[in-house]
Amino acid sequence: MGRPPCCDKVGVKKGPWTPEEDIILVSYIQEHGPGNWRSVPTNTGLMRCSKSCRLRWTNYLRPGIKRGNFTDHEEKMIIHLQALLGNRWAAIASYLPQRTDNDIKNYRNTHLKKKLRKLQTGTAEDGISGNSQQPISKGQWERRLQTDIHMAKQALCEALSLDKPSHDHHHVPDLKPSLSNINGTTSTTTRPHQASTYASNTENIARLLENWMKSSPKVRTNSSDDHQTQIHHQNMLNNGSSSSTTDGAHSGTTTTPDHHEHHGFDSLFSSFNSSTLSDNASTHLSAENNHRQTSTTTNNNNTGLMMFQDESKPDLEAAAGAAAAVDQVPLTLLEKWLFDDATAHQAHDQDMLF
DNA sequence: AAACACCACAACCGCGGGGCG
DNA sequence: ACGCCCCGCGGTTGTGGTGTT
Repeated sequence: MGRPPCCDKVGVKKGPWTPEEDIILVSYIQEHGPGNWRSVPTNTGLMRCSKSCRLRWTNYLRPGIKRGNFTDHEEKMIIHLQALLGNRWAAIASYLPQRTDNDIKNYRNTHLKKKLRKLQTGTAEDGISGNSQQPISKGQWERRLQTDIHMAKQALCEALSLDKPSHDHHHVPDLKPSLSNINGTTSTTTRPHQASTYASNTENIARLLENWMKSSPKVRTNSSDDHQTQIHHQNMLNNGSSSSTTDGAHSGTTTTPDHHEHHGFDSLFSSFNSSTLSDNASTHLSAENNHRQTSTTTNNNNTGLMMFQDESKPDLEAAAGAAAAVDQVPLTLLEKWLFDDATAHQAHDQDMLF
């Protein structure tokens, strides 16, 4: 109450982002780094509210984001972390650094919910969810909580110690056989056909920029008045983000014959790449170190990229905090507890799972 | 081939928390 | 201590794509 809606100004654009807008935003962030979102629309001329810019960046444009196919490993992590943390998607996302909270939330709300529903037809509710909406007695609630915690322990233990998944950012499926096969599905990853439809954001942006450069020899940071490029990018995005490779420029083989000429963007490309790599590397710095790693990273802003790297995992610390806040114990203790206890309860957990 | 239904995801909305003056 | 501003989070909605009849 009393809070004015942030985006109700006239002239503020809503709806899907155009490639043109993406480029403007990315260019700006590369130059200035993420943050200070308030000033982004003003400085870039984007007709978007600051919040929209931030969301676009964090959920889509930010380097290091993996899209599409959730692996078995990720799925288990999500289920059990949710059991442990509740619907704290950001906290959960911090354990899956390549995924955004929005992505995880969507995944949970669609696929997992569906799976669970199938599995539990006949039972009252989605039993995995730590926050079942229906009223339950305190005793039930405690039992459920305990169950969930056990499940989470086991999952975390598995996920953190056993799995050393080969996370290549092109969604190599987790080959490790699912220990508990929690959902009763073999779930070789969902949405097979969509795997191709979702290029990584890195690729998207790279393609975006490539084509942009091709079509506009003079690189600018703000070309919103160029209708031709705009149209071009519109097409490009349509093709690029919806899997079509009809546009020759997007078929994987046609990579940037000429982008070397555009030194202004070389760093951007390499930055994206390096950030992706580093992200992959850091993704499995193994979660047991995840939260501690936090930010040795340092805002080393020699280039925008370093900022990107740092930014790509912004939540580890926060998430650690969030996770710790669950029990008001430091996460390291929490983890220790999880590890120690998980083995002991494994058999029990298995029972609880089914 | 067309119409309809369903699904998946991107984006929006509103609230709460933290920092700062 | 208080109020304001900004940012982040979780829930929800809108829309485009895909599958089915």
